[in-house]
Amino acid sequence: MRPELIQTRIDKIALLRELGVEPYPYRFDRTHTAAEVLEGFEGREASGETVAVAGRILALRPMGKAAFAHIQDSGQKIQLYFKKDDVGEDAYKVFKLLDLGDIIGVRGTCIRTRTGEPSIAVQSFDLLSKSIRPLPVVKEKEGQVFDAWQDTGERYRRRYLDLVLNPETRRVFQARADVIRTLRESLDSRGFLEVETPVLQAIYGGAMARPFMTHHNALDMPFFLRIALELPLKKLLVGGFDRVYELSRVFRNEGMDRSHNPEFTMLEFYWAYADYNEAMDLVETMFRESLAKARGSLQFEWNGHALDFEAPFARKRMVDLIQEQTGLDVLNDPEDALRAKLKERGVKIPEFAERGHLIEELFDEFVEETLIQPTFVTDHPRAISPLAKVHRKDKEQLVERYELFICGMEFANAFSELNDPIDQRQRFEDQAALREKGDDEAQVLDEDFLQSVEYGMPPAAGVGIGVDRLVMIAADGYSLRDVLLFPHMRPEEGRAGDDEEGEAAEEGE
RNA sequence: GCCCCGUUAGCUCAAUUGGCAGAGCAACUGACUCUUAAUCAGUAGGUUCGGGGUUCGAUUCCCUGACGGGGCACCA
Repeated sequence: MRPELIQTRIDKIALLRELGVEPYPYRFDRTHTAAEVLEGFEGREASGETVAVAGRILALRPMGKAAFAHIQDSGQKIQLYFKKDDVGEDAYKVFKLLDLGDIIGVRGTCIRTRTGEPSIAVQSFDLLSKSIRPLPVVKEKEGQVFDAWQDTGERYRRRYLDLVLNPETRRVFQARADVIRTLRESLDSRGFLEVETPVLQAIYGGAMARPFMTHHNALDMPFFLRIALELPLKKLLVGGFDRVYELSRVFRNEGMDRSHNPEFTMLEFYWAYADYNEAMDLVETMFRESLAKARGSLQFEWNGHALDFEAPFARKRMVDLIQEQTGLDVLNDPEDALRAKLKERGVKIPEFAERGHLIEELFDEFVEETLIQPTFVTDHPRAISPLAKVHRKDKEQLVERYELFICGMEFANAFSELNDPIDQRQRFEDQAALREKGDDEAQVLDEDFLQSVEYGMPPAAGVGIGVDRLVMIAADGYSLRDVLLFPHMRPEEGRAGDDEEGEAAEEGE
């Protein structure tokens, strides 16, 4: 940034103060938003009433002793007409010191210009905030945008500019708020209680993932940022909150791409006396409710696919889906056959892999990407589901669990929750054994959680929904970053403290 | 972590085979009392992402680093 571009505007601040104008006043009485003025424009034009609106100047077309401007207020642009004879000579001098990007408030009457554009003929105005850093200039004519500000990285880093300059970005985050509100309403209306549980945890659990670590100074001990909401919420089931949910941020120390951000918003709810079948019905309803609200229809295109949320979501067993794609009977064929199939595809099989892991790999490799329409994949292997209850029909190998897939991406994960404390302890011990063998995502035994289950946890269904991903569908985003206000980016000016960071990263591996 | 592409004025973009780094908008000065990508005249504005190399000469070619995008791997 050349300093003179900023200095010019700072100099104008001094000039304004000399003219008795405070460039950063405390408040402004506005009577209407820009949208409201335009809404009832005919009536206001006829009545000659005075309106007061405020917004950021995005276009200036001065013509000597008169000028047109557009200001933008809450995403709505409206044209202003300034005339020296109307505002007075002194005020017009002040007007001449305004720049693109300044925020002003105006009072005036509603008029249509010669070309018919509804506008405000300004009688008086206040400068509300002087901008000293030049805004990127985006021009527009008849809906066609010129010099659009579209650099993806810049839009993420300086989202505030993206919001000023790109109206569709504003709509994305309105849709996001709509989805989140709808999810809350879905659960609130069914008697679920919203709660908050700790982000900082001495032991992390509830999912297969690597955590972020931090340090508590006073206790001089490490803490983990939670990777899931699961365990504290189940303790609340033990405590007698039969329907609870938390809608909040979790953190996973893994790669970033268009469907992964290190922190993301998760909705988890726990529903006593229900099983995973009922939870499937509810999730299906919640997806319909939130998508209908945001998209206005349940059939639409996303990610290059025509999706149908109107029809009942498919419900298919994981083992059947694998059989359809590979011909393997993964529960009964010899493990070597499963390994061979994976090797064919060049999949690296970890040392510790049991049959359950092989089934998961086969699903990831052969099935996942084929699931375009909303599909509940049910009944996962035990080895990869240490918190889910054994399947009522196949206690040995399977658990009652489902994941919801759309366009090959996971959106929800749910179980009939494991409430048998003896089995739960055994599962944790199995996980510990896997960890010994090198599975660094195996879950850690949480004695405190186990004790709570030992007091008696009601049978329950539990569900986790990836809210950001749902918002991607709702707001027609292509990347998670499109629906996060401030997605994580590397620092712009190189990396500070290279050495330290390098070591910490290696420790985490 | 790997592969591919990109980074030039405040913004959007040019620059032929390696030969003086340009335009529009924004800024500044002036004209203009219904314009709308306002118009007209003029002025100023550059570490061509950083570092190194090849060359008489590098925005351009080579090496290296940073950042961004896309893909792969990992994961939700």
